[in-house]
Amino acid sequence: MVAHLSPLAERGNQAQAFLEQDAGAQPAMGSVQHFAQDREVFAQGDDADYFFKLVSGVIRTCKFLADGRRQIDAFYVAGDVFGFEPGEEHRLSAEAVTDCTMVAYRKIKADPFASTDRRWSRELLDFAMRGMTQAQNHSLLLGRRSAMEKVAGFLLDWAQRSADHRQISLAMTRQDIADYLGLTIETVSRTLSQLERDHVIALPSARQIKLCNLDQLEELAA
Amino acid sequence: MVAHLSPLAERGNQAQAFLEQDAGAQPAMGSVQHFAQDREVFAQGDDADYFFKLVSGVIRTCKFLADGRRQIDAFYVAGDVFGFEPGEEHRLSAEAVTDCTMVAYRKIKADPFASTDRRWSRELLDFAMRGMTQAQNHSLLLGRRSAMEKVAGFLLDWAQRSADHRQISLAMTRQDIADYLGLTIETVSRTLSQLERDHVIALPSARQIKLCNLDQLEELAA
DNA sequence: CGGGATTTTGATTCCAATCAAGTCCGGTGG
DNA sequence: CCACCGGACTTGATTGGAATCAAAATCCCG
Repeated sequence: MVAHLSPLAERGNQAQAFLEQDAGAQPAMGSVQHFAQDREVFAQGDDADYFFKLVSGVIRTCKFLADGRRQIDAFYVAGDVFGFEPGEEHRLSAEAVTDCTMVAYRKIKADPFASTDRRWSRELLDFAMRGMTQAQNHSLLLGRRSAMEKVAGFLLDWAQRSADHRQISLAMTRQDIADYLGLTIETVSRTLSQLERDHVIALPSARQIKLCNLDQLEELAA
Repeated sequence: MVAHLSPLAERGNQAQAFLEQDAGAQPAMGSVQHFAQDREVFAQGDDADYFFKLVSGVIRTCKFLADGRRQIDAFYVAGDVFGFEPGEEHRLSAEAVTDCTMVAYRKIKADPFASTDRRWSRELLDFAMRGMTQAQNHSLLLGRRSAMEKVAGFLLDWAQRSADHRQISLAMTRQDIADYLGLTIETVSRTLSQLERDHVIALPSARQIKLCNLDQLEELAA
């Protein structure tokens, strides 16, 4: 289910700016929504009536297996689009890793991706292409790679997304990282400790990671 | 590099039919190409000037790591589009698993995905969406799953694609399967043998797999 | 048939999972 | 301001599943 629309008075300006930027570009105008940390945006199996463009915060999309295991498919940050799917229903659930603001776009039932507007068509294509690339990179990170290669790859990936490419501040827990990399929380922790011992990274706090030796980190990511 | 265009006299009819079907739909008209088994269609790093729609055969896209490991990102069958990327160059290589026939489409340098044609725009979007979904499913198949879950998932995936959903004829080697699932060839073989002992599948020959107990196979895929 | 590639099977090793304590915060209330 | 609580994280000991190393069997194709 998609949660109720909140008025969000305290974020009015930001939301307004975002809407204006896209005004007229899409047939189904978006509405601004806010989700607190750990709240579910949609669940697997929900009707995929909406997709979302994240304004602020971090979102994770995940799949829950019958035995309770959780796999995280992707993390999304400001500017990313998620919940954008070809099918009738969401194949993954989406949860707020941190407090999040996003714009929801309604899909048209009959033909979800029909559009008369060239700019909007093009934007949809870009969303899909980015999603494809991200998912492919994730597959490559998971297949037959050691714990060290996975963790190093993860750090490099986030380094690129952050303002200072040598300093990462993680929004997610070790458990989130583990579920994204197909490892256990203990292995993620041990691997980070190993990197710290080798002076490849520094850990001023658990969620703050300084990349001290980018070259070596890239070596380790293979 | 993209190989030279071959006249392909012996397949003229098939190719002609395919082109006519799409005639006028795309701004850059496609040219038919043929690749023999194990030939490279493009390599990682090549200019992504073309993308391809497969008419017949099976293609694998893969990434080679510095130490010689190979990861297969995806297999493509007739009707699938591959080599369709946002960037300037191919991030993966593509090779013919079997003899293949395909249509190559040239991208326009300035704006690779600009299009005045609504039907063609829509088709590009569908390609990207399918690619995204396939890559996401692959990620989910790789993350923290046992060898048995991976192999069972792989079999179910191919069962869906084949005409008879209870009989698969594999175009690829065990090595290909292993590189796709992030396992070794020995583990793939052992797992298939295990499934045969348990009467979940039958292996009349190495490349022919009969699914004897679909329900149990779905159980095992978790 | 013969020969090479592909696949299967077997023995052993090793990396990451599991099981099990600790430790380190960040927040809360005394 | 500090003691304490609980969740997040780290570290240690052991186990287990898949990799590796090694060899045999099978399948194709000429």
